[in-house]
Amino acid sequence: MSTTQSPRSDTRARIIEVALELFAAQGYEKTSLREIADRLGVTKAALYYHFKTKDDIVHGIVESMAAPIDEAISWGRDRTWSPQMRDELVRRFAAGMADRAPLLRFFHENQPALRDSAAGSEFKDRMLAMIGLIQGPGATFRERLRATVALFSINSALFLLKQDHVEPGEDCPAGARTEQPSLAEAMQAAVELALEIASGIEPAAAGTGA
Amino acid sequence: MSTTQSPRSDTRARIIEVALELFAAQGYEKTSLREIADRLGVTKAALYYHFKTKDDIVHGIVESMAAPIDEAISWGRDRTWSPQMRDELVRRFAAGMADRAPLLRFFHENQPALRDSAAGSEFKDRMLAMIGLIQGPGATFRERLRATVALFSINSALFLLKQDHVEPGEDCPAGARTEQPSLAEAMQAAVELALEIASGIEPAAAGTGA
Amino acid sequence: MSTTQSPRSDTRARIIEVALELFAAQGYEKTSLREIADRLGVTKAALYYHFKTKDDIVHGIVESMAAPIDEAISWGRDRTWSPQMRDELVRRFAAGMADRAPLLRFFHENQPALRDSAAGSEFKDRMLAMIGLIQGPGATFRERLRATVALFSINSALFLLKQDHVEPGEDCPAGARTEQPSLAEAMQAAVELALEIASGIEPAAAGTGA
Amino acid sequence: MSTTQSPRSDTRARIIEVALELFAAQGYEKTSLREIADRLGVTKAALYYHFKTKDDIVHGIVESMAAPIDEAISWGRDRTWSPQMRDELVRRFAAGMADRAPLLRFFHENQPALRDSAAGSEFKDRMLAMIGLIQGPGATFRERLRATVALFSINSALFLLKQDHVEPGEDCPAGARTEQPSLAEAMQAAVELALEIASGIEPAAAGTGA
DNA sequence: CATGAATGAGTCTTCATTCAT
DNA sequence: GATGAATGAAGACTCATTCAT
Repeated sequence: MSTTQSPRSDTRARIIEVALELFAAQGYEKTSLREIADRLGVTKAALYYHFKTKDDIVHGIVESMAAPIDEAISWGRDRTWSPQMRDELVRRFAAGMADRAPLLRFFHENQPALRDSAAGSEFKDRMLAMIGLIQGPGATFRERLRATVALFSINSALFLLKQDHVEPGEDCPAGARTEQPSLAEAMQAAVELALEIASGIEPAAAGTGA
Repeated sequence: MSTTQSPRSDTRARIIEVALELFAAQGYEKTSLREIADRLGVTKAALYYHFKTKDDIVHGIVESMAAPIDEAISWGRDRTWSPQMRDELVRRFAAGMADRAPLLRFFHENQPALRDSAAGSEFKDRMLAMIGLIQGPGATFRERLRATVALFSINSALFLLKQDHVEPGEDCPAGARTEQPSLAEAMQAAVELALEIASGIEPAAAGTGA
Repeated sequence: MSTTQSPRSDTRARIIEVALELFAAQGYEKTSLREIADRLGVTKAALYYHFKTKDDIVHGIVESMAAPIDEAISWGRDRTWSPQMRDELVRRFAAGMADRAPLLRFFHENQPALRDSAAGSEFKDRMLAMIGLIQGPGATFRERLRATVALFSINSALFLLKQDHVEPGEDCPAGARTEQPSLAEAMQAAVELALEIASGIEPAAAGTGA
Repeated sequence: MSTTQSPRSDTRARIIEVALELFAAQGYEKTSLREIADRLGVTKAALYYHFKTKDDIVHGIVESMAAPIDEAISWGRDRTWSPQMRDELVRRFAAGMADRAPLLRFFHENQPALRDSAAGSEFKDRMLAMIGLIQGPGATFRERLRATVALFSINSALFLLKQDHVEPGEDCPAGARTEQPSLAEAMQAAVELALEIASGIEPAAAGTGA
């Protein structure tokens, strides 16, 4: 169990990196394999050496980046629900996503493209699993909704950050804005809000369990 | 001589209706003009008689469905911020979206496609305007984030509803679920949560006004 | 036989006018009926009230502008060839085209589009007729070539004028240019050159005839 | 290790060949990529492998056929103007075009299509450069016109040849014609006429140089 | 490990034309 | 004397994918 990720090939890793970057920035459908290949200085055919299909690249992305979530999930599976465990799950999710902003954004903004994709489901299933663990056993719809909104608030923070970054030469149209916080500050705020929202979750069956 | 927009042609309205339905269900990029035309029993060229481009159809959709939001916005613009006004805005937004679920979903799930679309911005600008009004003057980033998450929670409720509706013949994969509420119940829950989240907004500059 | 051209309808005349202008400026294929209609503030369907097809508009253009050439041709047909008559034909052609620059340009630059068009042939036939009359009976290929080049030199003058008109903000790339003459001066120069070129025509059968 | 361009692929060259043939025969706009592809027994997409756009094919045509003109131009640039040099330029142009009749015809007859095309300008610029060199320094408009007409007379000869070639089963409509010369004879006649026209060029600033 | 060449299906879009009113 | 609505054919172009080398 060395720290070194076995680099099946450097190119493979670079493909994943560049693909995620482009998918997040422009969307899955709007990003063509040619574009990815060009950025890497290889041919489209080279991509097909490493991945069977475009969708398979998404699979590769998930595989290579979902580790923190998977760990959080299996951590959660081994425990019975409690408010502390609930909060810990929220924190772990946030921590896992903090340096993977593009991943979250990509999956959030490309639902239609990923809907009938095997790889797309892999990630959504993880999200649903997280929601399930956070809401706890025997939760009401209200509680399930809280769990969902709590997780999405992480994403909303990233959305705001992107949104309020006014490009030089643009005017700032609608409504007042706030001073821009750093990514770290934004995540901090998001986690706090998420925990507050989650704090309303207190499922009936919780005490029952163990 | 009613206030109703003169229905220039039935077809135009039907295009908007079918297009939104398909865009929401399968995504903007995955929906071809041929598909829309076929559903309506007309030719692609007929679409081009009514709309200049595919994107212009989106413009038509926004134009024909954003009235409630526009009203909420102009209502909000005429008032100085207060907690009551903040809550009323949340409620009006929810009310306006309740029977327009596909619209919200479409815009939420198709960001990449709409990013460089004029029509797409029209809707996003409205969302940002709502956020701006709800957060009030002189708000902090935390408060802006609350306003955002509050509005998105409406969308999350719709997401959950869709998600948990297990199609016959599918298995129910990850995590526990809850009994399915009706659309009305779900919206009710979403609004309550949204108001709770928004209740943390109490901007510094608010007292100044009155 | 009054001077007043019977205006079958004002619109018809305006269509011809605008169509020629656009055809000359952008080419036949690149000019759509919508464009013509828009310029006139009418619908495409209105064009079809006045003309059977797009090609029929060309027919209308020729019909309404070829009078001077037709007169020159029938004038020439009634005479036996002589150097004076040859020169007179060149002069009449130039005079007829001087205020019809777009017409000449249009036909010169849109050969492919007009090739299999009835209306297109109408004009080309007139050009060939002129060439035939100028070259005289029993001419050699060399003389026929002179006749052709003489007529085309009128067109070349117009080409040069257009070409050398440097738009503000453009740089002047290739080769030295000359000061720009007025349209009248250019035509004057062109006619003189045309006459010089034509002066080499002295067909064998000329004296023989009458 | 010859000077011959390494034939990257046979297909590329064949596309250029067939495209020019069709463009010259039917015009740029009337020739569809499907037509070109069909003739070659490949798919449209294959064309796009070799050329970025339809216009880029024109670029390819120019690039592959303009060598003789380029040589004439750079030959001319290295010399000071003199009547002998002027005549030599005319002869070189004619020689270069003799076996490239379709090229000249294509550019002459498709001005509108090529007007806002980068590739189209490439050729026109060459023509203007030739004109500039032939007219010499300090030329008057009359002399520039002579240079232009001289070059165009080559084209006129080709036009006449095409024109007078009566297809079997057609009638010969307007005006007398001459016996048909061979291509070589026609070019011979055209060059002589071009030289005669050019002989009137004797620019003021010419003597200054030497 | 990767490329060069090609395909087939599909995209959005434009156009000349028609016809009932 | 014209319009509004629509059609059918076609156009240029893009994309994911394949395969021999």
